[in-house]
Amino acid sequence: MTSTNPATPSGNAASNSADITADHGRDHRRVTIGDVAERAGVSIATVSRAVNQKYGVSPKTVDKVREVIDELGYESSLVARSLRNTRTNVIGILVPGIDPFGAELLKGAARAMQETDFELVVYAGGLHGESGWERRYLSRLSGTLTDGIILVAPTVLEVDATHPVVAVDPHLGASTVPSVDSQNFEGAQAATRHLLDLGHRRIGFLAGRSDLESARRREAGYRSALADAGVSFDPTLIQAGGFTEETSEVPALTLLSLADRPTAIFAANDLSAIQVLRTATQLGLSVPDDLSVVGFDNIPESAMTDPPLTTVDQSIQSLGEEAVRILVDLIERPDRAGRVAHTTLPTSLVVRKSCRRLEQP
Amino acid sequence: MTSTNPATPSGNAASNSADITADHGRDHRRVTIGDVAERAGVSIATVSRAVNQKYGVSPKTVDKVREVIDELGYESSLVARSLRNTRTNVIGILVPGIDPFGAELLKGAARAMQETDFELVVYAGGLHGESGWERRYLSRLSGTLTDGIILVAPTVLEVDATHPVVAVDPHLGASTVPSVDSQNFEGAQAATRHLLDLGHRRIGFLAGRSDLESARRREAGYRSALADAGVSFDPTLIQAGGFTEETSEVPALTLLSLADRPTAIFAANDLSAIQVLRTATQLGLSVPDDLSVVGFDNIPESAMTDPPLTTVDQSIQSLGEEAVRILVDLIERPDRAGRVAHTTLPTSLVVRKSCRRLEQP
DNA sequence: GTGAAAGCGCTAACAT
DNA sequence: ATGTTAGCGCTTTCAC
Repeated sequence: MTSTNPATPSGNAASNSADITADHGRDHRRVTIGDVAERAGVSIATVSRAVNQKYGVSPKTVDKVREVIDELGYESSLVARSLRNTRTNVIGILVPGIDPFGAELLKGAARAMQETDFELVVYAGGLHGESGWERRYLSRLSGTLTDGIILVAPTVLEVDATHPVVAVDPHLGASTVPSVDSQNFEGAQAATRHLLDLGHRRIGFLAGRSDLESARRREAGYRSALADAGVSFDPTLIQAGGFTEETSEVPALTLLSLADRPTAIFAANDLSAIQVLRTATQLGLSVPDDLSVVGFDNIPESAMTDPPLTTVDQSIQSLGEEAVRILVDLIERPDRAGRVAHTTLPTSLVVRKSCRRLEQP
Repeated sequence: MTSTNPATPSGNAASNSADITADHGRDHRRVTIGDVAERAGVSIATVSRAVNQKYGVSPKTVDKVREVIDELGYESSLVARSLRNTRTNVIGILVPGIDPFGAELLKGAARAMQETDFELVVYAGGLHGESGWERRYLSRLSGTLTDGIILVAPTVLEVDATHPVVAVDPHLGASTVPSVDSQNFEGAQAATRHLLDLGHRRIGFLAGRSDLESARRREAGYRSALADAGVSFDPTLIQAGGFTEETSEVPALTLLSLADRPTAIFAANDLSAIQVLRTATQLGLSVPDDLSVVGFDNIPESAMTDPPLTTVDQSIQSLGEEAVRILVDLIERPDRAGRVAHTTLPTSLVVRKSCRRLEQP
């Protein structure tokens, strides 16, 4: 009966039917270990032991308890349990938001986690735009709920956690926190060189989040490639894009409105490159005919643009996988805790349709 | 120093440097409300009141406490707090894994959540392949940690939670649980009709997860379109694909190895369509020349295939947004709790390059 | 305005 | 083999 409902036009809100009056248990108290104990006629401790398969419980008591548990649908509270225990078998990932980068990273992390006994909890932090969220969340979660945490693109890293922490794409290059990142410098160099090879000389750069090491290294790669090609650096060709579509709108417009407009733009990530594409279209510029564009990341969305975006692949999923591996190792082998691993993953240029060779003037 | 490290070849494990011996606080006890109280020379209760901005604390005590909190870097434990309180201001999403569908849904949910005061916790459930995980997790989390939960593609729905629950793409059509889904029937009809219009008559169907209403309705749409066109239904042309690439491998091969091979295949989701593409290539079949393929979902990955996949868009992100809206409404207005909303979002055909018109025989 | 103490659901020592 | 009890970090009566 539900599926034949006419759709609400274009995903607008408003529930279009409200037919069944249901008890969805607003008042139901959750069933606790105490309820089970009482019903089974044993003590709480016995139930706990039965649940956790400890020694020293008679088989028939175990059976009785199991029976009651099934009957009542009891499941121990993760919260209460993790308040008491140190170990929870849960790995936490703190992402600054579920954007394409974060989503890809989670896919990789989840895949790596399938081979472990750990479960995955994701905490989306910067949803409401506060900064310093990672420190807050870290102390809110650490020591409880998770056995270790992966921090994604953290802005601050004065980590003082009770449990192991691994950073992906961190604020600083070297640090006391194990980290995973990509060959940002080399990737940016390759991207810029690609444009140079196509004959471009006025190449704009839409920079990333200046608080991230990755963004700084991408800019360094851009400058280095320019210098290597003997192209003098023009500061008006650099604008701060901030890694998101929204924050890239104005700087993209600025770049494309320059009197001496660049013939190509290298954006520090795909999201800002996509915004460049959009702005170009609004300005009546055709890509790649009037403007060549290169991004960085190779998020799935970069293949959906028109034209498909040439970009630098940094296999985001591998970053997630690798972070999980390091973290699991840290959790299972506390003796190795003193060693701080920094892993750098390769990047590679993916040529699609957003660049063209410049005719000689 | 880290970034100049050579990369480990192709994302292989192995940390390639372990240079800094760091104290990352393995032994640090977490700083608790007690530590703050002691340092500030007040009682725990006072600190709690100061933190939660309750009345009845003198301004100078508040200042003193704030000062110590900053100094010690104290942050109240979410776990301890949620054990005591009912309200946590956290919404939980239970996904069966972080696959492209789950990831898209999270993007939409996160976006909708920006406009609320809630924070987002994602729990990835079926990572280790157990079934019935949603019931387990629901009772493990509900009543604590979250104020409400969104269940994605749940297999069972005997929900007996202490807090509101919304289901996305649920097991059953109508139920006592508020739900959000897409026009699965209509979308599948449109996809099949598209193939029919192109002249195809032998159209294979790679079915989805049979425990999901959405999968059943997509099959119904396929059959209905066939019937409308007067094409007799051939049961050998239907294989169960199970919505994942792995589980689609054998059935795709079966379909494509048929003596009277179908000229087109409609797969119940993009992941299985992508597997059809792959299998076709392995068999030396060219898409769309030898075989036309249509998927369902329009995940970003569907644009990255070669050729780009024609598919049915169900705006997965909107499903997530809508689920958040319904859930927030349920949490904030408990009085409306009796009403069970079922929202259905529209689907539309996205024509790309994986289908071709069949010449008349 | 502030402190002492109970208790949220659970596990682990310590009895019996 | 089972029960009693303390306590994880926190909020909230109830006293003072």
